[in-house]
Amino acid sequence: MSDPAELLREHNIPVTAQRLAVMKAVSDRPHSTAESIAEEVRAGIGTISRQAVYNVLGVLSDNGLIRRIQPAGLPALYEDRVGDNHHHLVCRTCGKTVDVDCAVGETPCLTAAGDAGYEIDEAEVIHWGTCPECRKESDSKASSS
Amino acid sequence: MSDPAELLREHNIPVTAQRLAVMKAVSDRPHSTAESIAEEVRAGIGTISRQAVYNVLGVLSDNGLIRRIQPAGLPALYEDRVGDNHHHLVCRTCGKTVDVDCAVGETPCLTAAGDAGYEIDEAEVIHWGTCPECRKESDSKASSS
DNA sequence: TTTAAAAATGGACTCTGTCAAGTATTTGCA
DNA sequence: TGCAAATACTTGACAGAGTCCATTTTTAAA
Ligand SMILES: [Mn+2]
Ligand SMILES: [Mn+2]
Ligand SMILES: [Zn+2]
Ligand SMILES: [Zn+2]
Repeated sequence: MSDPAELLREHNIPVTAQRLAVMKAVSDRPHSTAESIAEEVRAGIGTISRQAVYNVLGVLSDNGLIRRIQPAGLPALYEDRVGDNHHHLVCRTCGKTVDVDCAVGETPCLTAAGDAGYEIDEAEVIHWGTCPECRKESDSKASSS
Repeated sequence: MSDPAELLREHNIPVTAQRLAVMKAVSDRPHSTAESIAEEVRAGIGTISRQAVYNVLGVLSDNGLIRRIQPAGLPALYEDRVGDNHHHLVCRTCGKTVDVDCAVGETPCLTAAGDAGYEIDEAEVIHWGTCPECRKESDSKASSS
């Protein structure tokens, strides 16, 4: 019912080997970059052009089948966990990104106080910090100085 | 008391013509890019290198004198409205960015539900939408088709 | 099977931003 | 005020991420 090819057809997106492979790669490794997706796809179907990866990721994003996250200073990340408006926690040191639910509730910050006439369609929340590994790392450096 | 040069001295940052000019540019046009700041500075003091602009913006950001906003897919924006944790509303079509207060209150979404061991130091909130001008634009296109 | 539309490829190119070496300014101090 | 050391600025090369575009290949409808 919701195998990848079927999903594409439901959205009137022609099924191609590249699209299926990219979908699998995104699903296998959430929060991965276009580059690492390309690598994984190559391991699977042998070859794919960089442009095709970007095109496919763009089409899938536009159709809501995947979600694009763009933390400042890092390349865009992709995941197939969509429709639940979860947020992300990004390590400033190594970039490792994990899912996080918002403490505020179902529609966190979805309403801005005064929309300035804009039609708002998304509230993006990124938490910045230091991951456990990088905290250990910096602690040990601090104590050895 | 809080003229730019004095501000720099208070933070032990050497005062230079470039720094003063960049501060003025950021103050004059909130939410502007490094490039447009460079242009404005050139109109004022004649010349500045791209690198100097980035260096100055970096130093000022590190010292909390200005704030850097990096909306996905757009170059970084700078403003001197700091210390009040306001958010931003960015137009997907033209990139125009405006200030917005968070409806949740003083510390909007600052606490993630479960920090995954990360030490969180900042919550960044960006609202995405379509600005009034771009809405008119797309409306008129839709009705003429 | 044919064919028109759509997608993928390959390669050049753009846009932000950074690095590194050399030159010029700033500032603390004599 | 003048000097020296520390700090900034300039210039030009470089890098990462993503886009553009002309050509070839694939898809899917007839
Ligand atoms: Mn996620
Ligand atoms: Mn602002
Ligand atoms: Zn980390
Ligand atoms: Zn707009």
